[in-house]
Amino acid sequence: MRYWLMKSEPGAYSIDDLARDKREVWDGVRNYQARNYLREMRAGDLAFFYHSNCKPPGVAGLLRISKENVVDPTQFDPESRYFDPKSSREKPRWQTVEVEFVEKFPNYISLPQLRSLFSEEELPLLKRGYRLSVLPLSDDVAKKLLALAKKEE
DNA sequence: GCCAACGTTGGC
DNA sequence: GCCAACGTTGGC
Repeated sequence: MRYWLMKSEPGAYSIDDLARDKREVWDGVRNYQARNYLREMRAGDLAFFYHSNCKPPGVAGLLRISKENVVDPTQFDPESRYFDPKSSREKPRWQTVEVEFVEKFPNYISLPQLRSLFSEEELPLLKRGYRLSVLPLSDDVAKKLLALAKKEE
């Protein structure tokens, strides 16, 4: 079982939205490196839900991969902002996963807290200009995050 | 195949 | 709102 981190702008889709929907296809990723990570994900893997581009950014909750290797339907929809005219149903270019809500953390872990806890080597997300929206986490980092997110003050 | 222009991400 | 980082596009 592997741990991941997946980013979303809460204005577009937040942990509360996922809590309401229970399950959702994680569509709209249009970066090859992020897609390659999505292809590596297996059902049962856990991922941290990171809120980006908000005040403050941070880790808001946990989700589980409920279905692996899902073809992103938005690539075929000319009305979608994620439409890709170079993709075809015979040879789809963009795969993703379906995720299910696990929990919203009692403790939101803000970006400044993340910086105080981890180095840029442990958590590349902290690097300036780092833009990948899907990334793997080491077991070590994941377990520290879980302990902190659930710890009672 | 190079690289300038352009667009997007996302912290601040 | 600014702007650094960086991926993509397209002319040559």
